[in-house]
Amino acid sequence: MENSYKNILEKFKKLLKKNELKFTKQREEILEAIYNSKSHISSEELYHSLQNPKIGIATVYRTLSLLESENFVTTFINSGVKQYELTKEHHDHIICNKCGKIEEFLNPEIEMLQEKIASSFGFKITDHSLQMFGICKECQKDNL
Amino acid sequence: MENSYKNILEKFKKLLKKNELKFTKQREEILEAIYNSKSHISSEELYHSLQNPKIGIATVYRTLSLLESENFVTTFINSGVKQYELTKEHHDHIICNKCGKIEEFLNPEIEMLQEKIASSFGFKITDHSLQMFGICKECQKDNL
DNA sequence: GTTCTCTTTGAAAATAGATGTCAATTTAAA
DNA sequence: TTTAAATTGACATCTATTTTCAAAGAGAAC
Repeated sequence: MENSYKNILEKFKKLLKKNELKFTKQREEILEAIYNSKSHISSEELYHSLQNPKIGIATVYRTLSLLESENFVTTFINSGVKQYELTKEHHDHIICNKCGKIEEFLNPEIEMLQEKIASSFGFKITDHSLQMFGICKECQKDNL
Repeated sequence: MENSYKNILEKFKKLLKKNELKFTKQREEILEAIYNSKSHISSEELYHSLQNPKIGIATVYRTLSLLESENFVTTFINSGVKQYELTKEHHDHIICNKCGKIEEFLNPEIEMLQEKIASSFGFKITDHSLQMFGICKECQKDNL
């Protein structure tokens, strides 16, 4: 199943049906905005990116909460700001402190080590969040 | 240099002098509260743990910001609540979603892998944050 | 110790992000 | 269509944090 907007939208409609919720233009437009952001977007950015200026901020938060609780979007915090992205394969983030660029990565060895550490503490892991902060290649050049 | 309160206090006084700031009983009491929390504490918990009830919440936030910007304390977010702890050797956290218990760990292999990943992206890493969430041994038993 | 200047503080107001309330509107099943 | 229940926008409220400002305090110079 590819990640075309059409497929995302279908999944979204199924999610609504499953929860006996209604499909509205507001909800669709919010979904579209997340999709169009391509990677990640904050609630505030999302709110301002909407075509229909009548959509209220409360509806944005309501829809984001719904999507998050249904694991349709995944969140992480950057500089104290919550970022939303469509849930896809698990991955972690590497963030440039200067230009704000965010790269995604997945390292199976780290994933495995985490499991090992968790079980050494007797924990059953449900989730984790790993972020690295630094200066990206381009911003290192700018410093010369 | 051991981490006795006396040593922490001396470091704190040096930090103030370096920044041409004054040593006040409020600042000392806030430092003491962080020290006494042993591990981590939120701004709200800290505020309520103060002996002197006249110390205002603004002073707490002002002092915490100062300590954080000087890297005297380190922070992480748990369930949306910012937690402060005295900066010591770097470590990561494993958090129980049920009882809230937080364990600390340090895994050199993960640290190394992170460096490797960062450099493969051309990043120069300044910092990172890794948190694992799950259910601890005790809470797993409670579920039976 | 006293003076004096500059910093710090507490209280209250202000701000930002997020959530709750409710009447009016909209959805979608019948 | 009709209709009942869900959703929405506007606005109030809440919580965490920051700003403002007059009064109090710190500490360097005397």
